[in-house]
Amino acid sequence: MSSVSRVLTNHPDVSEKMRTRVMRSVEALSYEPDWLAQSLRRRETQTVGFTMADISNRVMAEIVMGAETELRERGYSMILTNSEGDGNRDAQHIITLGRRRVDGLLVATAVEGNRATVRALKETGVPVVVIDRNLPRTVGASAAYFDHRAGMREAVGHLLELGHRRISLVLGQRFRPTIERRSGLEEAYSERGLSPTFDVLEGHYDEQHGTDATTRVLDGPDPPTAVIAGSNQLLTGALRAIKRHGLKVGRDISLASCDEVSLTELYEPPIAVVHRDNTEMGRRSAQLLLERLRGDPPPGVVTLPTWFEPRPSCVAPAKVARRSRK
Amino acid sequence: MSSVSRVLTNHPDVSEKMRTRVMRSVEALSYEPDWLAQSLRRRETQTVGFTMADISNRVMAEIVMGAETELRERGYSMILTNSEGDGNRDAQHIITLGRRRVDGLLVATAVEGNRATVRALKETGVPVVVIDRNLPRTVGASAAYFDHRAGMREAVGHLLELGHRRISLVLGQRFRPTIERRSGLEEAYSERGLSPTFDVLEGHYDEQHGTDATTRVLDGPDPPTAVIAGSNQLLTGALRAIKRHGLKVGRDISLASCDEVSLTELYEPPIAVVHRDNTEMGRRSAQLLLERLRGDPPPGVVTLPTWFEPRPSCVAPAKVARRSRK
DNA sequence: ATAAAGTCTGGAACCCTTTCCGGTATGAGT
DNA sequence: ACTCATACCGGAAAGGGTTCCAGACTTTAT
Repeated sequence: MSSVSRVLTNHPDVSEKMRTRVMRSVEALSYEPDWLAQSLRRRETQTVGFTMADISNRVMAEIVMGAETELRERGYSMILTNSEGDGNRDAQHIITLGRRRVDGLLVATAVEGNRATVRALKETGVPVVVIDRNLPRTVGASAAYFDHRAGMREAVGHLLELGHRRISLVLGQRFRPTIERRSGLEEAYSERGLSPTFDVLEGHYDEQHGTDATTRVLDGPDPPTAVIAGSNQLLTGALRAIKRHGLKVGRDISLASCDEVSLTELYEPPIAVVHRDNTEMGRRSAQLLLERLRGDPPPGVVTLPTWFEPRPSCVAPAKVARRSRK
Repeated sequence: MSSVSRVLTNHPDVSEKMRTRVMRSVEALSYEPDWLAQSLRRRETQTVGFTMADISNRVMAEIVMGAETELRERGYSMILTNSEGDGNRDAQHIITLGRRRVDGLLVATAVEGNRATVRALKETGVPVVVIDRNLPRTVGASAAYFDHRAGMREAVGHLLELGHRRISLVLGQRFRPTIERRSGLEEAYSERGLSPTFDVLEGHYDEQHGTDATTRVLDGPDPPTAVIAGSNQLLTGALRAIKRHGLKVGRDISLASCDEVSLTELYEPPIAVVHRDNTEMGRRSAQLLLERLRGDPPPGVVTLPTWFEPRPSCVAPAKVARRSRK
């Protein structure tokens, strides 16, 4: 048995004769070492856990795909847990994954700064890579970020150049992407020396908030001439509200969104978007983790770009001061 | 140690005194049984594998979400593998998951009827639930199906009632959903005693095929008055082709698709779709598996409905015999 | 009071590898 | 011919639980 083990793990203390003898038997019996026993003895499972807010979200699904591919190529399997947007579940899942003896953790938590989650991450004892979330430095996690700020600054810059001054940015709950996008917006105004005549509507990254927030600003005393949606769900909601107000995108109002989906491309007129490469994000996050699984370098950081693509949904604001309402 | 084990697993042979004594120590040491050791000894890992074609596909992502939720509630974790549409990888992943000692398998393979995959499933030795794929009966798998046929029959029926006779159905590679949709189309014609003046264009469930196939039929000698896309990717492609031909959906040509996405709902005009509940599919598949993990009942079968929702993208065919081309 | 039955408990085997360690065989050096 | 080093091998412990089993201690029945 010891020799079999040595042969199969390429230990140097094995004669050629023994090697062939073992291999022949292995072949004959189609023997395969038991993964559990191996993991137990070696103290590693070649498995990583991925805790996320919501896998049914396209962005997440693409990240998962990228990560899974990268991990699989290096012999790791991925256990996936879905918090369904519930911050309390994040911590629970991290603990469960720890018990399952994962070798490392990929996290894109539903909520940022949940005490239990932060504690769980600190105590987990395995390398952690956090994906597009701000976590206390003390967690000691590697991080992969999107530079949402840059893309948003470009988008807002484009609208400002077109002559817009009142812009509404509809965002979700307050976590890294939200904060960065808001900063991008502010920077676009301030770098042009313009007074901040925009509003930011934070809520949830869902359709309902998209509709509600957009309706609210359109009904307000000083409605925006351009709306930017912070996600495709928000976009859907925003479009619904805009439609209900009888406004035509790219004529009565300008519209931009984050993340390309079939809707943005094929809508009439096509909708400008801030792009990013989610699959790449998955791959890079996995790489950050793998780095720390062999060797034990200090936590790494990767930042991926986002970029704006103008489209006919963004036009110069109508000259009319006040538009018709529904 | 034995007593600790008995207490923690609720074995009946434990006195009340021992129970409290153990629990007190467990508390004090915050002891937790090692998952690997437990799995090794009990010969079960409370883990299931999910092999799928493509997690970045929205339909799959929703199924995964449903399944993960259901499994997690019963204490199971899910390992996810993604075949990236490559049939050869399916078999590989099934074998890998087997080695990982998963207790059961959820499969929505990229390819149907791959020899290696079928063999791997037969040999895996754990319960299998196949999701919306046809597998040889000999595999002994439980199955969860969508009734694509019914939804498609409704959709085509609707178009036929509107007066369409030349309908093009754009589908992907030949596997269960494809075959069922085709049957639905055929049935809609035949149950009205109409001669089958439709064409079915099989290819891949991707945008490219959507564009190519649609372009081909629109350029053909006898172009369809209605097109049905078999997925949202195909829809995107089809819309692109229709646009390029300078046709207006809901006026020059009728269009329907499968699966609701923001595009179908918000397109101008809104696009009719065949609906289905993917999350429910995930849940039910997981339930089928869980059923077989406790007890060992014979393989079960579940069929979930699909249903058609007419929308303004479907109108009576234009009276003009031949429409303008680009 | 005693046999029989029942309740608990701890020891040991087992799940399946990996790895440490002592020991044999072989070859080189003198 | 005899060390000494080297190469290789098998036994045993360890990894951390679960479960069988025999035995000790109670309790019940007679």
